[in-house]
Amino acid sequence: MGRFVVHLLDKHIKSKVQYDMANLTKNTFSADLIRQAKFFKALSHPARLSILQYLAETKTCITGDIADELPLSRTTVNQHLKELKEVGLIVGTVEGVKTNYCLNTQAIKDFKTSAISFLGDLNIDTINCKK
Amino acid sequence: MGRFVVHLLDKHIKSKVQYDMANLTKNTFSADLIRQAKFFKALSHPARLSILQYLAETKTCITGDIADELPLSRTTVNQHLKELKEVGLIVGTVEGVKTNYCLNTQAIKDFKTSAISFLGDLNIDTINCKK
DNA sequence: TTTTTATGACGTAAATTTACGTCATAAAAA
DNA sequence: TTTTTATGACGTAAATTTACGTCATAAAAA
Repeated sequence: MGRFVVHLLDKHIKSKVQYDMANLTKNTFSADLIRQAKFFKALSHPARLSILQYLAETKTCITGDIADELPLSRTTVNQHLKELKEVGLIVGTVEGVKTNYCLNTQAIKDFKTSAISFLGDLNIDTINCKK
Repeated sequence: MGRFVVHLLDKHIKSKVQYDMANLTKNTFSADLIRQAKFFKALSHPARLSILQYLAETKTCITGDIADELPLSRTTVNQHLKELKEVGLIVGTVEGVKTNYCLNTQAIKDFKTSAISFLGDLNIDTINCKK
């Protein structure tokens, strides 16, 4: 199907086609898997795990002085906060000059549930690897 | 401490120093968090999730024809298999020309446990974000 | 009103990841 | 013995991530 498209186009726009092809193949993974992977990805950096832990400890919704707690510059921490926000695990509320970040407890619960489900499905005890 | 080192060195090797500094700061995250993040990272790509699911379905330990199931080239799939193997979630056993891959059920269980623990610690219901 | 202060947008270098192709190799099959 | 076949090592281009610095801006504080 992707192949068909290629035949209709000439070489000048080949790079564009290859790009589209790349997307086509990428899209072959189910939306569900991609979604699942995205959440795992959000948790794939110690800084982001650290941020989540910090937000859980300081129950009050705390501003960007989280940066002072981490061995990273403020802008870098900000970047990580943004990623967590984009995936919905935390929420940021502007309050004057400051921004209060806090955990989205529900989102975390939901992710926990789906992660458990995914990992649970893998645990089939009939697998005997080293026979 | 890192700062101290910098003062002793001259500019010529500044880039090296910055590299070391980077490592120093990186090491400030606890080994535990780094480990945790590594596992999440292993699951941060749909191809790798897909591989795990495939291995769970085809209970028998199956060879690299996993590649035929995925929208990726054999070498790319091999790369993903390698990553899963490095983090210990799967095991590869050479059998003649072929290599049998299979799930490391115990490792998956262990990861599941630690992930649940990590995510559970974040779920403190006293957090009220939007007051 | 002027000065701080906290923030995020923007740009960027370096590192890492992703996706592939090519090759050499070891072992099955012919 | 020669030919296939499956695999992983290696190299590489393109994309993405990571870490930071600089700047403009909006709102507190002085």
